[in-house]
Amino acid sequence: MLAAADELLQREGMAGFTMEGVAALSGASKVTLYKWWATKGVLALEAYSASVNHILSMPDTGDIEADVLAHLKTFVGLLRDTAAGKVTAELLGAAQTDPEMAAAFRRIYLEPRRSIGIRALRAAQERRQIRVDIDLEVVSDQLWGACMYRLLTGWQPLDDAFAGRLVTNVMCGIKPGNGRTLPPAPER
Amino acid sequence: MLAAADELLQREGMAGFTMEGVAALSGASKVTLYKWWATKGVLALEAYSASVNHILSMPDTGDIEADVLAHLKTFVGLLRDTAAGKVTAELLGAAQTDPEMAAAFRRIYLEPRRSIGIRALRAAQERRQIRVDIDLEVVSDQLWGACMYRLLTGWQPLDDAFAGRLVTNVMCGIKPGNGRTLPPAPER
Amino acid sequence: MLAAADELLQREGMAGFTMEGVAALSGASKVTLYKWWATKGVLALEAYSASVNHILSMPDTGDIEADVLAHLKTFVGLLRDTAAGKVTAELLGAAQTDPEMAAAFRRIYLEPRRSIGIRALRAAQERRQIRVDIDLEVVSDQLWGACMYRLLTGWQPLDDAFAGRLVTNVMCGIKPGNGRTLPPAPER
Amino acid sequence: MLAAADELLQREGMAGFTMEGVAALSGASKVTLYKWWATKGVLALEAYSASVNHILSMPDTGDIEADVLAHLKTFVGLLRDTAAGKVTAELLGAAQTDPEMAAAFRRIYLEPRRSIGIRALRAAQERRQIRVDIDLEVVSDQLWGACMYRLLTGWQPLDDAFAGRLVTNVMCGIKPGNGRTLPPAPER
DNA sequence: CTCTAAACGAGACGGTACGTCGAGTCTTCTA
DNA sequence: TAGAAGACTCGACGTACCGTCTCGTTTAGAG
Repeated sequence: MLAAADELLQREGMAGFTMEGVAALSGASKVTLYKWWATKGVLALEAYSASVNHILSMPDTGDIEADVLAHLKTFVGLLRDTAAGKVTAELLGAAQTDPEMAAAFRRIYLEPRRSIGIRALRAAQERRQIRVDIDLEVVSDQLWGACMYRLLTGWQPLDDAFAGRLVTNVMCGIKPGNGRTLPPAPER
Repeated sequence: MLAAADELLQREGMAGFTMEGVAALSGASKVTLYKWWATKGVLALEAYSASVNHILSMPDTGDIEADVLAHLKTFVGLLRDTAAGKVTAELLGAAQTDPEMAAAFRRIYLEPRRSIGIRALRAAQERRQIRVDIDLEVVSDQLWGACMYRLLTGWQPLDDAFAGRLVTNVMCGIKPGNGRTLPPAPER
Repeated sequence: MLAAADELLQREGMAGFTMEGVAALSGASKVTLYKWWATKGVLALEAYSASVNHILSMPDTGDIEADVLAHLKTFVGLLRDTAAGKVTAELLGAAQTDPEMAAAFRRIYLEPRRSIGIRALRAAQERRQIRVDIDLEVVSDQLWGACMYRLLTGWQPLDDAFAGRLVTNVMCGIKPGNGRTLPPAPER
Repeated sequence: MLAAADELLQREGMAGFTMEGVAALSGASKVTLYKWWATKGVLALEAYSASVNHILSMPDTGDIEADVLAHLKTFVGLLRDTAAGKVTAELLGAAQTDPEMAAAFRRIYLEPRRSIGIRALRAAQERRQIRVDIDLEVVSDQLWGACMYRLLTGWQPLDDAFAGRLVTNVMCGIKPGNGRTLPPAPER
């Protein structure tokens, strides 16, 4: 059923993604779908994340700036060049009016991906490549979050140059020796 | 009609925002609504932006960091504490499956607000408070875009501390004397 | 729409008579059907009675016994040999669990048909072929009602001989000179 | 299981009488129900007739007219004042679209009750209180059948006066000395 | 006193139809 | 003559029962 749902989602987008469509395509009955997924949003989300269980891993060369840059370039490439971008945007869009889906989106999509970045940043912080007073969650939003924002607004270019500038801007500010001293980042 | 549409939007959110509802509330007929707005998304958008024609202005003290920080704090307060946050998120969400609405969102909502920030940043750049090789669009996304991202994911806190860290992280990286020299930002 | 409904009713019977079927066959939408007919029973009934607006007329030779017998023979023939019998039985059957339909059945089907018989009997009563103390409604039920009963139970033969015996049994009892004197029939 | 089915039937009527309901109420599984009863109609019928295994007996005073009248008055009282009337009507109604149920209805409900009346009439015929050429099945339909018809049409009053007039009308016509001579009734 | 075979409960499932909602189109009638 | 009123088709919604189909799990009768 998830396979059929994913196929429909890829083919039609969220606009044409209906419970009836999934039922017809999968051979399942609507009742069965509703038994397992409360809303079509949750179904779409699960179907999609089941099909792309692949989460971009972060290289680890010991140079956090290079690692993050490499990851971001792959990330923006994925969003720009494959169906993943459109689907992700539509899922996050649909979640805005479906709290249950929003929760599922956080749990299934955002959390695992965000933790990849946070983990790498934390390791760098422990290696003193990033100041200890820096809130890594904020850094994450200024890197990956900014990409997602461009994806959703569909307006400014989402390319390697953008990725490069994101990293440069933020990395210079969070490296030891630069910037003001802040109170230490809150514990997460 | 826009007033009625806005009232419905504020009261019900995008989920309960229907052409029929607007027609009933406004006394207009559906045909008339369709004559002027191609989709309900565009109508919602126009209704909302007509009601909040107020765009946050940017203070100008000559200190770009202080100005941006002040603006961001007001911005996150607005998104967090008023209905504006939810409505904006839902509008941008709905735009993901409605290209016409997406274009309108850019034109009506994003463009004017973004240009406020860009203009202030450009002035600072001309005052040499920001390096000339910095792409201000990118900076904008790392400040306001990151806020929008937190709004849409509804997960991490959207508060003054966040605003402060956004500014600190990025400003340190883009000030003269910090960071590598990059090729000059592309012309916009 | 009534034509399509009638066609479906004749073809499938009440068991296969569905709102969706009528919608598909007529080209109307279900909403429209529901707007005009509260339940499928009422729709079936109206469709049927529109198609058989022909009500068996009663001959008038002046001889009530001959007239009634002729009418009854035609009536049982209709019920036995045409689709009318099955449809009528199913409609009356369905009305047992649908009060609105039951009311409509009385109004649309029973009333006009019953009044044909009552009118003939009353004329005969005025001609003194039937005693004035006889309740003609009761007589009607012992003639046409008994036929309907056989139709619904589908068991005993529904033929001319039956019609003949119905008439004979009851006519002998209600003619002047026969039977006890009763209090006059209640006014209707 | 029959007890639960009967309870559901009495409480909800045929409209709300479902296999799932009976299963839930009885603790039996649907499969078990289907193993024993082909359709819900047959189940309802059997459940009902098991609960009202009491069949109205016919008094025998030697005066057929008095006996029949007494029986009819009790019968109409039962149909009018107890749940039996509604349930019986709904069962016969449902049988119109369920041949198997119709057959069961004849066997379980109609046959035993009809034979009570026929037996009494036959005894009277043998006592020469009823002419030998009278078809007693027809008489039965003009008495009990007419009552059932009024029950199903739910329109004309179903009371003692009606019962009285039914008997009077028909008895006068079938007594020796009244009426024409007919060919003898067919053997049953 | 076991062991096995039938019967049974539980309930998931595909399917049909239900009755409702809103989208978007199309008259028709009024101001 | 523009626009309100509202009927209409269409597609999807979420639900109810249907009748079928596994699954364990009793529960007896046979060994």
